[in-house]
Amino acid sequence: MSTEISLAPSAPVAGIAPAFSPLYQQIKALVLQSLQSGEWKPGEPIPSEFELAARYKVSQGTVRKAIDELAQDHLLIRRQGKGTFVATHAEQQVQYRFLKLKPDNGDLNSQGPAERLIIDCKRTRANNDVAKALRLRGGDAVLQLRRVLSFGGVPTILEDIWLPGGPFKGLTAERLSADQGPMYALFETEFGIRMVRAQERLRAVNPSNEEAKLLQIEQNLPLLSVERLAFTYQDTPMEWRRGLYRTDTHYYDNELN
Amino acid sequence: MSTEISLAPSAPVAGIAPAFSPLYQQIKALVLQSLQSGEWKPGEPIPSEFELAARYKVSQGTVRKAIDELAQDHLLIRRQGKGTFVATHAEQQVQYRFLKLKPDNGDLNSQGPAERLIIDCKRTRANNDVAKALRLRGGDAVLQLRRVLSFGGVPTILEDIWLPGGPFKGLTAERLSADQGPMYALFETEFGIRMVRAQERLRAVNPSNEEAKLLQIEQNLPLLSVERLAFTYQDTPMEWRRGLYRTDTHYYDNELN
DNA sequence: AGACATGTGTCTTATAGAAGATATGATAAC
DNA sequence: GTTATCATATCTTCTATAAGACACATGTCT
Repeated sequence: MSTEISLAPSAPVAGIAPAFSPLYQQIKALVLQSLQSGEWKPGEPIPSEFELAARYKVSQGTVRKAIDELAQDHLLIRRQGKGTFVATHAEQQVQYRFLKLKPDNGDLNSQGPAERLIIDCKRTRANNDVAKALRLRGGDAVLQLRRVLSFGGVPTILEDIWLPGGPFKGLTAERLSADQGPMYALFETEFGIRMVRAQERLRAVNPSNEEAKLLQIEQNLPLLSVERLAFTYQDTPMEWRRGLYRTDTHYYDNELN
Repeated sequence: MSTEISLAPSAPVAGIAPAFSPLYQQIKALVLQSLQSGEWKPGEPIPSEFELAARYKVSQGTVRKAIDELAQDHLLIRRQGKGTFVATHAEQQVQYRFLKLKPDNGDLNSQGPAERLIIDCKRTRANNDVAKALRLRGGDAVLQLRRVLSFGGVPTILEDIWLPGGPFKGLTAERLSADQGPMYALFETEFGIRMVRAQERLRAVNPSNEEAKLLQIEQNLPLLSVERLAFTYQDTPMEWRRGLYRTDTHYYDNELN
């Protein structure tokens, strides 16, 4: 019942870099496995550093370095004196972990929580773009969702969301609108799918007639188009969405370093 | 000639948090001082971990942890077997460290290097917005610059740049256009100013008549407005720029985690 | 060209104590 | 007796040190 680890990597193959992998990287991979297998669930604590060290037959310091990196990727959360916990979108101080839109003055939640209006929610078949993004075959079942987010009563974001039909079997508009918390939290608790990272592509666009109507704006107001591909463990895409953001009253905030 | 360090912080003051600071944080601060004082210049190596450990009278491991964090912030660059170097915008593989614009297909430099055309370069006085951003007094001397970046012959970015007059005394349009490398590299070598991090605010906007002309586009093509405030050490703002990006052929790429 | 030495950062282990959180039990106050 | 308070024990992560082996780069010597 022990997982064997060897420092010596596979024998160097001619022409290919030996790909030396430090012990702590191997530990990191093993912990990742336990995370995606669901051995430790979001919000729960993982075993202590010493327990893991015993389990993997390495020193506590090596486990520590592995956990450090996972904590930096926001997969784990360390709390001194308490333990290390699996990161979760629920029970999180920030409502929207991936949303970088900020109002020109004040806070996003200064005027109360956002209102979420689901415009449409239907089961359909993936077109080519969506299939390619989610790594499905064209025509595979997908769940399509359209909603409007309003802050302080002002419609600010129009989002179209596509989810792969398989993993999200059973998701309905009722279930979605009933939920108060973050959508990603619901994905975790109901479907065991945790979004780990995302990639966004931004463009300036003119809204269509319909889009302008839904956001209650003039059609000549340019919007920020935000295409987001969200990944779960192992870089598996699990959600594709396209948001249209009003940027006359808000801005997209980004830190570079 | 040794720098004294005490683990025990200043005696707790009534009502104020003791602000305990780990040794490695203090080392980090000391290294930072040496960086901004110019003791070690961009591109140069800093002393080895053991040398620094001796200098600060701590263990090599403690120095290591301090350097690790600085390397993560891209202030230092570690190279196994060679040493640790002060990060620099020159001699860098990527031409534009802070530019997140990518072409829809291919690479930014697939069609050769960007052409840079300086439209305007003048010494003027800071208006309120610029002064506030750069923490100057209104009316202080600033250097204003306007340029167009073209990729593959297509004008793609229009930028207005404001620099504080004091630190950049002597910067001219000739000096700028003569330089081939990144602008931030020139700032380093000529003025000893290294940009460390930046904050961007994105919006979708319609170009003015003049802006559209400079980019050779129709005025109804919405553009991505990117306001960037760049900081040198100690969070001191040293540049304010506003870019207008074409996003019909390119997109702004952003990774979230 | 190959072998070797040296200096660098990298990794792993071991040990020790500090700091934060929590439970338990003793003691004091009511 | 019950409740509140304090001290203690114990668990966790966090910090710091020291020592040795390894990987990588760059020489120098043969």
